[in-house]
Amino acid sequence: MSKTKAPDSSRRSERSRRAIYDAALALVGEAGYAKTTIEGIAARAGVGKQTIYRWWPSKAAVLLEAFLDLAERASEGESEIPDTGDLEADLKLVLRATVDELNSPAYDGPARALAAESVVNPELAAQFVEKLLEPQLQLYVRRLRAAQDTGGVRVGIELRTALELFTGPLTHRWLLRTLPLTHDYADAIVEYALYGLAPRS
Amino acid sequence: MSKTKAPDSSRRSERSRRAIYDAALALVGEAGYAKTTIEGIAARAGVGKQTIYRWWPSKAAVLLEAFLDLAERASEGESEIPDTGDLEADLKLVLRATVDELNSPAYDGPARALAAESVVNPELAAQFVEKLLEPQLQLYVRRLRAAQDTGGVRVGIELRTALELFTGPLTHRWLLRTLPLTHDYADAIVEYALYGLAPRS
Amino acid sequence: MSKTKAPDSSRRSERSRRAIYDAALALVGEAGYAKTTIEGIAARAGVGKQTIYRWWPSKAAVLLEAFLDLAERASEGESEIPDTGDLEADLKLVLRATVDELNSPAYDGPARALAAESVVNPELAAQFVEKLLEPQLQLYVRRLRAAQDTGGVRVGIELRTALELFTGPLTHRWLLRTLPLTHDYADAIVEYALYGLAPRS
Amino acid sequence: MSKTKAPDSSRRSERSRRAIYDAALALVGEAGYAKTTIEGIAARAGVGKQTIYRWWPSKAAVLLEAFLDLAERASEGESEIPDTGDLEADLKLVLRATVDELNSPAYDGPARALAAESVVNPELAAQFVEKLLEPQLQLYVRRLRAAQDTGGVRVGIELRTALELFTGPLTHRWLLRTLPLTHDYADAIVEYALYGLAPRS
DNA sequence: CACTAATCGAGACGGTACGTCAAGTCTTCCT
DNA sequence: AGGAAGACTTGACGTACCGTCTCGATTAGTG
Repeated sequence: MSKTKAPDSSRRSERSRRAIYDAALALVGEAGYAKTTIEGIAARAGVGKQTIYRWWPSKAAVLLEAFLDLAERASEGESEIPDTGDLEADLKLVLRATVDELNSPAYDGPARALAAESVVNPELAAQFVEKLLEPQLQLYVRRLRAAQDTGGVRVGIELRTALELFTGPLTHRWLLRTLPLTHDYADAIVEYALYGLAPRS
Repeated sequence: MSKTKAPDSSRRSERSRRAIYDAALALVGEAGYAKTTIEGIAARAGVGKQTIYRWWPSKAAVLLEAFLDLAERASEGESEIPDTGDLEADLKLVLRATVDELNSPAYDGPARALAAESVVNPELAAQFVEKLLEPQLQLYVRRLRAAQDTGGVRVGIELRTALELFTGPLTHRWLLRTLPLTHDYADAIVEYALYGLAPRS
Repeated sequence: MSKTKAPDSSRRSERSRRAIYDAALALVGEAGYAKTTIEGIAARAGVGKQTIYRWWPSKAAVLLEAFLDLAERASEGESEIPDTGDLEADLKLVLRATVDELNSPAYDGPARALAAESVVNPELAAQFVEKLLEPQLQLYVRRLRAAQDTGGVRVGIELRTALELFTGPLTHRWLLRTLPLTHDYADAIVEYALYGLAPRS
Repeated sequence: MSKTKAPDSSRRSERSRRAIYDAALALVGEAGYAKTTIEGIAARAGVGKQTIYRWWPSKAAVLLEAFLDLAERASEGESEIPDTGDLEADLKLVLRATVDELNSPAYDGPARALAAESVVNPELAAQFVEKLLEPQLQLYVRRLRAAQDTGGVRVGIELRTALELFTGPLTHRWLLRTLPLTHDYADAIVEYALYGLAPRS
């Protein structure tokens, strides 16, 4: 066994965990990730520092869980991408919604913090991807597969790769703020990319 | 005058600046951005702390300048994207080279550090984009415009948007390490995206 | 009732008490008073922390009881100072024994700890004096009184004061380690002091 | 070299040192040694914690120096024990003064703290004895030697031992508070002990 | 002999202080 | 005047214990 002692999770205080999630998200939103301290989270949550150190290995881990918890509660039911038969319309709908989400201050703060830390912290990134990002990307895979079955997407296309044509550009603009992230942009990306995936005449 | 004192840049020590760049890049490469300290850079550069604080406002700014300096020396001549007449081949060439660069440890360390900090620090991001990223993206704009002229890319396509179909996915995989970043991946992205930009039959 | 709850001492675990005494003395001997913690005592004794807090108000109290228990077992029969008729020889015998005891590591550790804490903690000092020190000093009073009766000590001497001529110097050397504590020293103290108490010719 | 880095004492801030001495003595006087924390001293002195850790290895060391500094300023001129020719009167005078000092709250607090820590910390004790206690005891040696020359004290008496007949009992009562420490007590000790040192008829 | 109440080992909790590290400012001495 | 050096105040780090507070699991004496 590598660790000296594993705490008994059945004894864990649910109250404290909630308070820590709330405090962490609030502080990151207010002051940014770098200025958020474990001491600050503990103080705001009305909790001893040790209670944080007992259950999480790092500030990043706290925030990831808090964000996961937030995302989980937000998306009760893990909504699939709609399938109206019109792939382009469906993708535009979803991507516009994503644009709105990324532009909303409540999400932006913690999400950026997590993304930034993930860029530089492979362990966190792995969890971030596994728990949050990849499940969302799989929604695209399923929707695109359905389209493939009905002839909207060319057979032979590697869907896990193709979906990045949609999500990659959006993420890029959001992360580095190169240019404004708008509905029009989302529409353009869908239009340009989708035609590339269409069956060749 | 708002600042207490503006240092006289004509008296600045070139030796120290170089030493600071070198030390900063070396430390970020060895230990990562978070573990790189101003004190450490000063010590490694054989320089007083004040010499750093006199000329740069933050650790991120030092690193950005050091990286800019590195990139400048690396690309003497700002190589344009080649134009052999075969857009697909030209893009694959460039994107494969980009993949190799992103996968090389020497670049990866400092670049990640800068990207991560930019995600969370809009001022730095603005400089990063203006000085480093956008000039590179404009290379794509020019190559795509040439293709538009010769009929390889549909008229009416917004090129500044379209180029992100290529760069966005690559950057995304690199930053978050979702999946391996390979030549095959670069090729697939080019193939899928380019067809979407092609003139409609 | 002022206290929240008085524990029922009839249900008290004798096993635990012994284990706590042993652990406390061992730890103080090994690491010193300051580095001995209640948590450490509990762990070493295989006992819950609460079991200590239930029965003792402080670390010092635990140690005092442990030491008292030790002293009690050591001196089954509260040996009086011998009375061979030769006061000087009797006192030298006892003081030499005291020197040996103070120099023995087993006693030294806990006794120092207790003394140090008593210096700074009047409540503990009161108990320490009442339970341990004063009873021992009364042995001197009784032996000196016997000597007074047989003319070895001047009438009018305040014995409770006089005995400190013997014990004070020894204790002083022991506590502050000013100079080595030897049999010769004990002998000298007896010789010098005793003549001062003798009847005046 | 064993230590990582030795600070440059010529650059040391005199202001900080004074403030630390004052704060340390004040806090020990007000709250006792155990409740005095390095953090508290730093805060009260308006000084960073690191400034304390840079120059002293421990709380005890700070206090010792502070106390030494206090004692030094208090006794400008290292007053010798007076020699009126009447040894008994001279000793009573000095011992009564000592009694008053030990009973004065300003001295009592810090001195107790130091004594208590010395009991349990041999390194500190060594310094305490060397710098503070032994010089004072040597005053007794000198006065007793003068008495020996004029026939007030028996030839052959080991003075360094003999003086403990006076100081030992006083210290003992003070440290453990066995009984009240009064002028009468001091007088009695002098009377009893001095006769023991007198030339034998 | 079962019941039931208190003690037990265990350890999570909100806290305080520890001793360390680095931040950014200031001062001194050198070139 | 800039630079090397490094002491200063500040504040967060992660750790160790504090004393309090639940938790089942014994473990007695009582009904």
